[in-house]
Amino acid sequence: MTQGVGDLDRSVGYALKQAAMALRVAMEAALRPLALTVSQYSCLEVLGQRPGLSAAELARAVFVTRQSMHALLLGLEERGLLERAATAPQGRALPTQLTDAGREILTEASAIVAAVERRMTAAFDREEVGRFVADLAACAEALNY
Amino acid sequence: MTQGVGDLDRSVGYALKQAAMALRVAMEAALRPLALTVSQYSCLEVLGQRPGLSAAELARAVFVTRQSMHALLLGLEERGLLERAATAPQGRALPTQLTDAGREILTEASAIVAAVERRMTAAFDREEVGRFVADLAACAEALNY
DNA sequence: CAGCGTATGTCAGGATACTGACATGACGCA
DNA sequence: TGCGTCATGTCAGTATCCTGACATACGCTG
Repeated sequence: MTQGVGDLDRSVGYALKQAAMALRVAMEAALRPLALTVSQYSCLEVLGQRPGLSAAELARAVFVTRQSMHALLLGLEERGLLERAATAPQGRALPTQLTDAGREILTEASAIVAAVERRMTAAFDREEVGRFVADLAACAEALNY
Repeated sequence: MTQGVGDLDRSVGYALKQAAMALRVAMEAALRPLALTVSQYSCLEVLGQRPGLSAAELARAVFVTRQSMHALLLGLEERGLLERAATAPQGRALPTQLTDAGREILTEASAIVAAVERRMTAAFDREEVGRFVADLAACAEALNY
């Protein structure tokens, strides 16, 4: 028999949505002094770990569309935080790289975000955090067949 | 010492965002046949469990603003899924209730969403799900001081 | 070599949620 | 009674993200 969701407080989806929203709000507040949105920070973070990515690759990594990433990159480029190749070395993909200013603000932002994550998981020990992350990854995987 | 986020695959925030996004996408796809958005479903679900709530109370329960909930309710009311008192019994709050059609579609939607949640947590046993939900709630709580 | 499929960058339009603002009604307090 | 505060409903404007579309560039295949 199929049943309904039942009590919201016991719903996995509700809890997941609530936790994700709390994290997003906390990150927005923490990043506001740097004038960075969560999407902008995510873009910088991915770019810091994997320099030379194209806009489309960045979009997939950050879970937004190419179009959103395009607008996002324009803003970050105008602020001098990253630079894009003027011409495509191959195909149409334009490699993107952080500037010195970009790496600098990323260092600050990354520390801020790490602090938020530590606050979120302050009640967990190292092992519990690992299991929690694995569970989250398993959830995402199970939904993306 | 403050450190950065490190490898994204080991970041709690990244995993949480990814799982929440996968769930949202899966729910949107599952609810599309009923022509319900996730926010609309959430509204109906809360209203089914707590009839008579005002728009402002619903907004807080669903984590949207009063204004968003207002527009959302107009759409659901026009579809005949819920009805709002024409005059306020007290104060300005207008109690909202599901119609028969609303309860009917909620039953379907709730089963659909429950199926998505089961798919998401298919690899967990009952105990693991409970712990997982508790962990999520602890994360949300730790961020809302 | 021509054609097809795929990936990318970019432009335009629309949906959704938010912030700001205003009016109204209830309540507490001097 | 009158005033200040708060909660609610509602309107307007804005931001953000999405879908749709088009042109371009590469790779594969007949």
